[in-house]
This record gives sequence, C-alpha cells and structure tokens, in this order.
Amino acid sequence: MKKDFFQTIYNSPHIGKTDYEEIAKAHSQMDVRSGSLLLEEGKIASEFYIIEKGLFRSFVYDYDGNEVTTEFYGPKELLIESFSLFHRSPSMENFQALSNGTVWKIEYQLFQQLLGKIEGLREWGRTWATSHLFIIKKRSIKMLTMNATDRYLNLLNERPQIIRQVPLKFIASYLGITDTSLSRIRKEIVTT
Amino acid sequence: MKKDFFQTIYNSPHIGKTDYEEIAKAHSQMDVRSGSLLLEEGKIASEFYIIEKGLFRSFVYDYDGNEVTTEFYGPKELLIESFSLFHRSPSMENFQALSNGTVWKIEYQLFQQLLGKIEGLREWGRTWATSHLFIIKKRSIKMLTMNATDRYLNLLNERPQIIRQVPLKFIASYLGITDTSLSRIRKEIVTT
DNA sequence: AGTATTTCTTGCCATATGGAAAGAGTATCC
DNA sequence: GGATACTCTTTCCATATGGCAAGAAATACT
Repeated sequence: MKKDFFQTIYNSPHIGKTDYEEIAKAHSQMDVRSGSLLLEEGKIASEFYIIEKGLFRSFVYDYDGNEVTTEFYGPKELLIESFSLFHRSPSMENFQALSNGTVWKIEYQLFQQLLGKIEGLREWGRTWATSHLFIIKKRSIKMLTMNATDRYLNLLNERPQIIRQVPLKFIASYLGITDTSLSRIRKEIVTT
Repeated sequence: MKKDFFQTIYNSPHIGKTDYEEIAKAHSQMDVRSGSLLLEEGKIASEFYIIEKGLFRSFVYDYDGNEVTTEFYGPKELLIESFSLFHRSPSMENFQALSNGTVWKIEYQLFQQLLGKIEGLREWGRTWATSHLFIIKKRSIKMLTMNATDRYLNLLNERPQIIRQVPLKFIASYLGITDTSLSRIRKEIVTT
C-alpha cells in the first residue's frame, strides 16, 4: 500500500495517519530510464525523489572534467540535494539512474507546505539532517584514514549489491581511485 | 555588546530583539586553556559552544590509534557535534583547544527550550544544518579530487591564519597525509 | 549472427606518499 | 642559562597509485 511506503520513509512517532495520507498525496510516481539525469549541476533543484525501485548515483566533475561518483542510492533512499533545494541555489551535484527504476517525486513548494503543517515532519527533517551529516562525516573520515583496498572491502561489506550491479569505473571514482587500480586491487583480493 | 554577538551568530530575519536577549541569557561564558578537551569520543555531548576567541580543532582516532584532525574552528564558529547532541548518542569526535580562548556555552536542554519557543531559531537551525552539510560535502569531494599539494594550497588560500598558528602535524592529518609529506610539499612550494 | 561499444584486465614505468630515524631549530620551564 | 620537550626538515628506501596503451571479455544494437 502507498501510505505504508511513506510511513516507512518519513518514519516519526509524531506523524499521524491522516498526515501520512496527505504526504502520500503530495508525491507522484515517475518511471526513470537507465542513464537519465534527475538533476544536473548548475540547475536549481525544484524537487526531490524517493526511490521505489532501481539504482542511482550522484556525481560531480573534478578540475580535469572527470566524473567523480559521490554516492550510490537504492530503494527507500532519498535522492535530494538539500542545499540546492532549500537555498534555491545551483546544484553542485548530478543525479543519474544506473538502471531503469521508479521514484516518487515531490515538489519543493508542496514539501514546504507539508513542513508548515506537520510538526512531526519538521522533526523528521531535523533527524534526517543530523543523521545525514553524520553519515557524510564518517565517509569523509574513512577517505582520510583507510587505504583504497580497505575502502573497497568496506564497501563490499556494507553494500554488496552495489559491487554486483555497478560498472567498475563508477565504484573506482567513488573510492577515489582509477579503474585500473581497482582492477588490480580486486585481483589482489581474489588471490589472497 | 553581548546581545550583538548572538545576533551575529544566530542571524535570522525572524528572530526578534527580545528573543536575542533570551538567547544571550541562555549562554554562559567560559575560559578555555590551550590543549584542554571540550568533548571526548564516547561521551554524550550535553552542550555546544560558540567561539569568541581562540583556535580549536576536532579530531578522531583512526584504526591505528592515530589522531586525525577533521576540522579547525575560529572566532564566531560553532563547536558542535550535532548528532551526539540531538540523538543523545556517544560522540565520534573530540574537540580540543589549540590556544587559550573564550567560548559561550549552552546546555542541550536550554537550547531545546529556545528551539521550542522561537520559530526563527528553528529556521536558523535548518539553514545551519543544510549549509553545514554542504560544506562537509565539498570538503569530502576535495579529498577525492585534489592531490595533497592542491589541498594544502587550498587551505592556505582559504584559511591562512590556520597555517600560521597550527602545528604542522595537525595540518598534515587534516590533509590526510603525514607530517613528513607535508614538510616535503612545503619545500617544493617555496622553491617553485 | 555479426558488428560496435563498453567493460575489465594486464604490463610497463613514473610519481606520490609513507615509515623510520636522525638532526636542526625553537619554545618552555625551572 | 641550561635542560627538556616539541616541532620541523631531511635522507633512504618501500609501497601505493596513476597514466597509457593493448588486448580480452562482456554487452548492446540491428
């Protein structure tokens, strides 16, 4: 059921049943084809997405114009560039579908209206923001303190399905190395 | 004037004069000696700080037990481990004074009360959270896309006073390299 | 099926960074 | 003023990672 899906996503003890119905109504379903972009660098995000089905990634361009994958996203995760969305400023990141999929989209204005009406949703937002901050901090610390092999093993452990479904070059740039190096690391691991 | 200070910190068009008086009253001044810790890993943050004077850093320990500096903080910046504070969970980070200084401290409970009373403060909080998220994302992208020399030059450009005042080993661990490497990089830059 | 495209691996060599240890320089303390 | 503890640089060598290019393997297209 549609309502249950949003209850899982916007999970908070202070959001009531009728609130979830209103939240559900504010989202619209959207099919996405593999490779398509849901947000492009430089544009202002006017909506965000909740993934129902499929695999996605966010990426930026480095100084040499190479794509650098910053995160992978799967079902029940949010595809949101919060700074661009809430500050109405150009996005730094790109969102791309890595497979065909289905997402639930919600417009900025509509979400702001819900935030104004539902205190529990504001609370959910604070929790999301602090948790997300925490996750990004942890990732950035890992980038600093672990070597490439350990980062790969860590990803393999935490998100095995990513490794299986995603082309090596995206995984490599996510780990901060070249696809050549990742290929060598894989070989090393297999033979160990 | 004390109130002006907090007006600069919690800057928001929707916070009134009397609100700022109440906010100012909720903070207490505290002198800090160089080297002392304001928060330790594993403890639950029960307060946060606004820096009036002095230089601070946050750091974590890597798998080998080495300290890794995650950020530097100067006057008018917040020393806050938001996840620990708002989720009442053990802190991942440590806060340390790198010089003698003065901070304004506010207790969790007191801040929660202010948040409950002042809508403008909640709005300020949302802005702070999204901006902070953005800053950390940018930093983590820099770690991925720039080499050590460029990261050093970038820091030198953005926060020259850090380079002048902070021991090289802290800067090195912030950049994700050893002090030996940073020393070599410095030499290379001077002769170029 | 057959061709084109993408993905992955491998080899060779260059460069960046690390680890350990020694020594020089600087600040601190009594 | 001298002892002590930091701080920073330097050297030697080891290891990790990158760049390029070729080829193999897998996948997509018609």
